[in-house]
Amino acid sequence: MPELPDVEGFRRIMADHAVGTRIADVVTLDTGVLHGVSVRRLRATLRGERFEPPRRVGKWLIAPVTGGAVVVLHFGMTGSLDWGDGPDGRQRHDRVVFVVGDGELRYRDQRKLQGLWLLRAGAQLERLLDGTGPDALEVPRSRFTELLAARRQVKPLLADQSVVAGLGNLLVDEILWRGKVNPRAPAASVDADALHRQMRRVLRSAVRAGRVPPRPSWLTGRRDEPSGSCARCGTTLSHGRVGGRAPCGARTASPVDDPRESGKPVP
DNA sequence: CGGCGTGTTCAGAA
DNA sequence: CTTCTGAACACGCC
Repeated sequence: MPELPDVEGFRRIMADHAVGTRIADVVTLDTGVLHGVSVRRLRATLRGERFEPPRRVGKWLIAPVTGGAVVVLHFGMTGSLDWGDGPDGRQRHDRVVFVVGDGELRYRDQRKLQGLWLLRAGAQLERLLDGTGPDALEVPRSRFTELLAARRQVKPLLADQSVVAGLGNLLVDEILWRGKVNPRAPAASVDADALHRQMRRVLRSAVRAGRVPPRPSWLTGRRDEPSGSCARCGTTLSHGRVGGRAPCGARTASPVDDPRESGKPVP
């Protein structure tokens, strides 16, 4: 689920509930999500400190605490951050719980593809983020245009976090479909200005909704159905995989020889 | 059992 | 050298 807008939603949850009040405890329910930190050290470092306002870069959630440490969360494909008023309501895949203020913040992740880092603010944090491109909501149009001047296929390029950070499979499909751009087209061949505009539109509406398919009208929703159809022309959508990723909702595999596959213009 | 996936990463092929 | 593909990671759901 988590792409830029989802992580932005998690950031807000944290900002609204957990900033400024003392961290009473840190409960690690599954050590499998900890990267380079022990249960003991995580707890000892955070207990008694307070979260400072969290920020986000691409799909990374960065939560500094008083005392100079930084909690970094990545949500992989199945992660989320949830607020609860007490220990009641914890779920099976809650991996780390921060007891703070009048409730608790729960880092949940079914598949544990990513996890949690505890770093020192500064060089250590920068090293982790090194190689992460500019955030998709921050990148200026001029810079975006430069990044698109590449021979690579446009879909894998946009989904590459080292190029632009925050876009995933769903968002890229939606952006390209709205822009009537073939996902396999060479990046340099597409109208960068128009694509930048589409990207911002798509991101804005998803961020406002706080989640990634904000409405069922998105391309994603239509592909769920056995014979999803194009919202523009009604043509039945076909799909193939680009850069090793199938469009979301794809149930049947059919080769893409028809230009009208997910994301391609339909006159 | 087999296939799939809104995440990243890596080896090896084109 | 660059670009792309497929597998791997871990887990639940068809």
